[in-house]
Amino acid sequence: MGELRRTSLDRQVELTDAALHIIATKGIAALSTRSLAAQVGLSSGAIFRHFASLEALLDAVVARVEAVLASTYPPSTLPPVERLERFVEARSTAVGKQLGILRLVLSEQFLLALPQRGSARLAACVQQTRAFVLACVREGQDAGALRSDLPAETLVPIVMGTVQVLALSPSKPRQRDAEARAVLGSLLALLRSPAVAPTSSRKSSP
Amino acid sequence: MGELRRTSLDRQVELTDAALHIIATKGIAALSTRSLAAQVGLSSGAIFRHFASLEALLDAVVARVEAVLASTYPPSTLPPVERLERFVEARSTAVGKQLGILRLVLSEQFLLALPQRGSARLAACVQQTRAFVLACVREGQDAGALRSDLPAETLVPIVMGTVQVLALSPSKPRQRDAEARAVLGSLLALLRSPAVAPTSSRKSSP
DNA sequence: TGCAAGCAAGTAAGTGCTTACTCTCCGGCG
DNA sequence: CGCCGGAGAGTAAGCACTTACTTGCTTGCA
Repeated sequence: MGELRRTSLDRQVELTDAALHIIATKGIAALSTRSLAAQVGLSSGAIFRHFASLEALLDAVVARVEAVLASTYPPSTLPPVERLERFVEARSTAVGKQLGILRLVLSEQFLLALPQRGSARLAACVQQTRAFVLACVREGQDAGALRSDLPAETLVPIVMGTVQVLALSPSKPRQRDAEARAVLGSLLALLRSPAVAPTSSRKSSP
Repeated sequence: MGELRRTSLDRQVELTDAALHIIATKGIAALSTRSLAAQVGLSSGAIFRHFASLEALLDAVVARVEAVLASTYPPSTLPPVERLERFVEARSTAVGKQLGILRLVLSEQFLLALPQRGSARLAACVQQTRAFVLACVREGQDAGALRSDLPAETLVPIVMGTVQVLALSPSKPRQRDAEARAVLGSLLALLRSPAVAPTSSRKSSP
């Protein structure tokens, strides 16, 4: 075996990656010091040279997830509808492809298995996402790009749910991307202001 | 070892209920023979008088969940849109209230922690749900009640996602019901044919 | 009275984590 | 240059504990 010695920092990255992989493929219940050690080709004791505890390792996993999620927010300079579009696409395809994380992160089971502050941090991510979507929808409505006869707060769960389903989709990346784009197209078509104004409309901007 | 010993049916029901409760409130990682025994006031050994193994107990839990899910399908005699409405409401509120199951059942972590045939059975439930929603949407479109300028297959994930988000909502039952109804209203409003026909339409039925 | 239903105590295997030790690299110094 | 000593990444073994499950023995009820 290539028993290269590595620096602690390298190993920390390697270990969080491996932990994420185990969690994604076998569930968090399958993550143990021994299974993790086997995955990276170390003895279980060596793990504690690089992390003070399994809990500390899970903290690192959470941090990694936070970073991935944060990277899916498009620049806030984009017009709201396009911002929303880019966001949904990024979350549902890029993230799902890059790492198979989201499906697990969003699950309650994962939160319950995490140390408290870890789950709090992830809950904050979800909250942030909700706020982002809400802002996009509100701006889109005010700009007249999205239909404004329905309250924005009720549209947010529809958008979030669609993202979740797309991210959770078990199909292969190729196919998923195509499906995701089609669904995203329909979602935006639903939300857009109809060409001909419906029976009631809050206000109209040029 | 022998198959199931002759066991008390009452205890089996009691045990699956308790297991479901633990899973729903504390996560599947918190389900152990000890915690389960404590919940029903038995010794941990007594559990095995009624179930051959924890796996067998989980099978029973899956069966219960299947039954609950099956009970949320409204009668197929209803017109498609109302059928869809009733279904979404049942799945996202009634079920969520009756038992706090859905949130966990739908999670990947739960599936991963399950014996293979259990997860296959739940996957089948999801598949059935998808087919149901697709049928409702298709019929609704053909009847002219739902907008037909968007392919039905792309609308299904949007409906399913919305149901998931509503079922997963952590808010208290009272508040959740109100929120769910509002979101459901918006969802149907989005899907309905606009009063004035949009630019393109697939076909029109009387 | 027979026996299902229960308990207390036990099993092997698995958990996170620690200990005692080895090996390898690398920088300072004669 | 050579070589020596310390730092730190690695190991095997084992701790105290929990896991699912088993085993003898005892009850309470039909």
